[in-house]
Amino acid sequence: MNKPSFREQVLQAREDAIVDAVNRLLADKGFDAMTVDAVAAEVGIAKASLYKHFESKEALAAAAMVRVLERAQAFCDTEAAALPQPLDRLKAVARWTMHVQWAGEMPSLPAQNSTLRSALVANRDYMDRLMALSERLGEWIEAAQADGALSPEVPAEVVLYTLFSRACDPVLGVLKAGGSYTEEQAISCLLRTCFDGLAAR
Amino acid sequence: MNKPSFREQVLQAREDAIVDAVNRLLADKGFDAMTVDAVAAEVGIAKASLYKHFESKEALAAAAMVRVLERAQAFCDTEAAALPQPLDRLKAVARWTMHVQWAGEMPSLPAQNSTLRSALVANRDYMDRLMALSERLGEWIEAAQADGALSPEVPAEVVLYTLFSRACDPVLGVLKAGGSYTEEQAISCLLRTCFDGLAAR
DNA sequence: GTCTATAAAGCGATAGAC
DNA sequence: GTCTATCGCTTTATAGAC
Repeated sequence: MNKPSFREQVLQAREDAIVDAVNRLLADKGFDAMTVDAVAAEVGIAKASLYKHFESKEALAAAAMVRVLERAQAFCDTEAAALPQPLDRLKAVARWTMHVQWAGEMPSLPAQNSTLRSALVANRDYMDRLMALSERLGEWIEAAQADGALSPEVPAEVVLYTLFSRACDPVLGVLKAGGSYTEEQAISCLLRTCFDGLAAR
Repeated sequence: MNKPSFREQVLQAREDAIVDAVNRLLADKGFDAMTVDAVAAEVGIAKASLYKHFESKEALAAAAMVRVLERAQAFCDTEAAALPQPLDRLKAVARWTMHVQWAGEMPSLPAQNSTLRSALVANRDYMDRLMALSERLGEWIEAAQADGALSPEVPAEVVLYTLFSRACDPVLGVLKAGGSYTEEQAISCLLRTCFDGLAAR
């Protein structure tokens, strides 16, 4: 592995700036409302230059997803892994995703767009990282089920899907927009709802 | 109130057919991917004729939302109201929304589209029915909190938002697409997750 | 009210000069 | 690799005949 040249570093920095802008726009407006013109404008380059780095709008979205998956994996490897109980690790990850969403840094993609879906499943970077994260979380879920901390009636895959879904739960956005909860209050409340349910214990 | 003329009945039937098509397309592809051309094609009339009935694409979506809100209100007034416990009424409503979603009849709108949001809040029919349903559910939520069935740590409005959110929870679509759960299994599982939480009791 | 035809605008993507 | 300029297509919405 050679040290990257100065030229390569500049290129990498520019691509980071692009992914930054895409991430912000995806979190703010969503995939359909995000225009490639807006991305170019926010980065401060011409649209045609964007297409020298990424071949399509879908590839831009995939790059943003790859980065958030990397951030999630990094959180799992450090802070979450430091907790002794599997259930607490899962809660920590869920809490982290909600903080990311609150900060306006959670790119959420429409599940229904088929063009986008095809591009994502064909994207090696994206799929590899998605599966790596799923496997890591899957281990913790099974461990938590084994020691009786997670409900045995909910299949492991349903737990996993639910965690992904709560990372983009629109309820948090509504609470933030309402303005009557602090970040900590809102997230604690949703975490409780997710793990302990709406019904009294 | 006069009896509607034959002409008015035909018109009403046509508008019902339009709302049917919009509802199906919204549930299937979402608002952004739904084109007015597709609606016209599915109804079997020309696009220009559509605009004689509804003034915009947003108005079409609002009409579909109005109808599902009416259906929800009707369910609340009959089957849910027949249950003695407020918590059971809320569970029945949540279960009903999941059945609607499973059947591909739940029109779900993007929370981020600002043009659509403006049109909806300006739509009297939509807002009136949304508020009527929210009030009805709000009464049951407060009753369930009062008798200790709902967690006192989750504010009533958060419970309400959560119920609306679970009505469009993408997890159900994933489980249906996976094909390894029956409708009853998937919905029971998600209901459990929603009211009892992921953690063991 | 229904149709055909078209206007008007937005957007993803590319050509070609530098 | 970056730019300006533009293509080609889709989509919402409307004009005007019947």
